[in-house]
Amino acid sequence: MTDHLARLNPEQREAVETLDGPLLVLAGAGTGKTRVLTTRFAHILLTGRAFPSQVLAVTFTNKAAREMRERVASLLGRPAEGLWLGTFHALGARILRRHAEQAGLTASFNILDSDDQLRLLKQVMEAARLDTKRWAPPALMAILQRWKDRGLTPARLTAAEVTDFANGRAPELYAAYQDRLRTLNAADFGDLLLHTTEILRARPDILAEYQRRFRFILVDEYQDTNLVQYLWLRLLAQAHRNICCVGDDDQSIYSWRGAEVENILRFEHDFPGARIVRLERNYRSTAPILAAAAALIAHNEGRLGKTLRPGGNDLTGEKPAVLALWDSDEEARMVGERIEGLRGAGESLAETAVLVRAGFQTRAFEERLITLGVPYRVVGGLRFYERAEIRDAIAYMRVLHQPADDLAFERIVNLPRRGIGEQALRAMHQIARDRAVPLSAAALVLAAEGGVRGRARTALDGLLQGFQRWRERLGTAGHVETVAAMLDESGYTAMWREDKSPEAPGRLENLRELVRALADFDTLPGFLDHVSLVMENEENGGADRVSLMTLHAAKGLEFDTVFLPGWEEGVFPNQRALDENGAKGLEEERRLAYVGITRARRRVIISHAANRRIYANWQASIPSRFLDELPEEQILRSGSAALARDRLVSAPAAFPGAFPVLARRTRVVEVWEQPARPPREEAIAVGTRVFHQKFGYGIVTAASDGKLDITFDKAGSKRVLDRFVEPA
DNA sequence: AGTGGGACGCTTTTT
DNA sequence: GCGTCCCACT
Repeated sequence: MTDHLARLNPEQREAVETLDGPLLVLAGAGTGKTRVLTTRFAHILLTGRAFPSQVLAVTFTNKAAREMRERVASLLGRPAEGLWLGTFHALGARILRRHAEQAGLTASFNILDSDDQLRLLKQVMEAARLDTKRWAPPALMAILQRWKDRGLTPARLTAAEVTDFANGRAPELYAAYQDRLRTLNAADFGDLLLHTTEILRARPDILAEYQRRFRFILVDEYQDTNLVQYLWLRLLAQAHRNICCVGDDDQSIYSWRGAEVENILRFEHDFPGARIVRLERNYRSTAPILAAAAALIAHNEGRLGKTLRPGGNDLTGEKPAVLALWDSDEEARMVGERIEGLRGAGESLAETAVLVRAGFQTRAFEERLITLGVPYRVVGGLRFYERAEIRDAIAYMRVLHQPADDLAFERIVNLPRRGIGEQALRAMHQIARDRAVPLSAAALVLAAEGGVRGRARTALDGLLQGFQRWRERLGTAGHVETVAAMLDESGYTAMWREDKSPEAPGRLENLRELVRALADFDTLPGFLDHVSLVMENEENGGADRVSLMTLHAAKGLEFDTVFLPGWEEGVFPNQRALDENGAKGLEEERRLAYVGITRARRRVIISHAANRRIYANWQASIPSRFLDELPEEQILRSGSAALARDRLVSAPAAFPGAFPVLARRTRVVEVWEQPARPPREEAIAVGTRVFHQKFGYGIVTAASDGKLDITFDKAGSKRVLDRFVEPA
């Protein structure tokens, strides 16, 4: 019965066996965090301290949830049933469904994806007669999401929260957006936690039910939790205080979407007497890799203090390589060649990854690998359910399941094209508004009262009768058959069959896959939740392929060989991160670098290029400051532009925050000295008040090379090209 | 109603 | 260099 404990080191064992009371596990990269979490879970069950249904285990990603489920099952020797194990959002949805009426919804509410959220918000803004050119819907979406991340409902907003957005109308728009969601019987991602937390706060009886149920709470990636997630956890854990949070402040890389590392400190405060266990023995990487990672992260201030030590690993290993290259093409060639070399030496491609700062960077490597015939996969590109054909099919299912889903109805009413155009749609909206009914109901009225004629009339009648028929069928024939019939009879699959574009066959295959996946679920609503919260791309996972992904997507993974290209100022650290969050932004970028290095077991190849192609034109780049923070004796520098570092150091910056002006000899200079194209007739002077389409009004604080530093009234300080602004 | 051209704006990360 | 949006044309 103690078998599962045998392979743990003393700290891990303490983290597993300390069952009573609050426990914080600070787990460095590669220190066996997942093992601790899963073993602890199994330990709770095996010692009979709780039934599976009495443990709440929360992860951040679906991948992590799946992995935990599998590993717990293997420790138990049987599949674990009835677990409350999943992502914050999935568990939030599960609880919210049971008490939906408390939030003004019904149990069958739909979960909107980000696309729907944005469309809805845009509609709300247009209804409020806001110029959506001037005030960008995505900007407002971000504001609302941050509020939701912090557990702020419209009613909880204080005066201090008012922003300049839309002249202070954001709270009003927020309330209107939430109203619209309620009318549509829909929740966005943020609502899944916001509503549940609000319910737990308002209803002590409901809270008590869950507090009784969940005897133990386990939280993974605790450093990534936002405030509302923290409040949610605290409410649920308050009674028994058996909460165990596992996290690593050095791997906190999601502050931009509301995560607050401070939750770790708050934990000690809110749960006095919490035990803290540090896991510092790394079993993943070779000593030089660990040394490089440790030296880098040591440049961050305000860490909780944790030192990664080799836990008996290979102490001799290969030193991380830092390669300087002429340009981004050469960088892509280098990575390609090395990968071929590794392959030739018998290394597994699946154990090789190229990790980049931003998604668009994968493209160059893709092209190179295609040329070389090296199989690869891009992790975390378009999600399965983000593909057009999947979203369309889902929209059909949503209308089938819930006729009041206006967003879904609008999406498919003229798809495939049935001649129901703008006119007909406008008439429907009119009726819907006048009678306060959903669009699909308005469509019935419209068809019945002859508001449309001819082709449109026939088409609309056909569609509405179709839905009626499919709904009846759903009761008798079951959801799989009904959905398949619906997609055929509506003409949707035919649309792709007739499509001659090269993607069409793939789309049809995706649709077949969707219907196949449907069979795994007993009910249609269960499936819809799965699709919006869980479903991922699973394309040939087993094949031996190189992985291309962002650093964010790589967290939690490990590979023998890791390529880290693009270590240049502006790219990594990312310029926007610096502009928007200053020193804090830089530290988060550094943590991202730390995450990248610690993904590697045996081999790290960092690279930077002196010239990078960005869109159409070439741009000179400066090596990333992170390169200077690596321990000289533990890395191997080489490459044609190795001298670039000296230049960076010797050239003074033109103004605070500006890239240093780079000059001097060699062919590098030719590119670096290329004058920026004369941007506009007369320069905009410092101190001028200007207007920018996206950021609004602001004052120019610095100007150079056609670029302006502007402090915007609401968007903060940014650097923009001067052709994007007009004197106000 | 649907299609095509042109202008424009934007390039971070995602449950 | 791309996708999106708008408008004008068929």
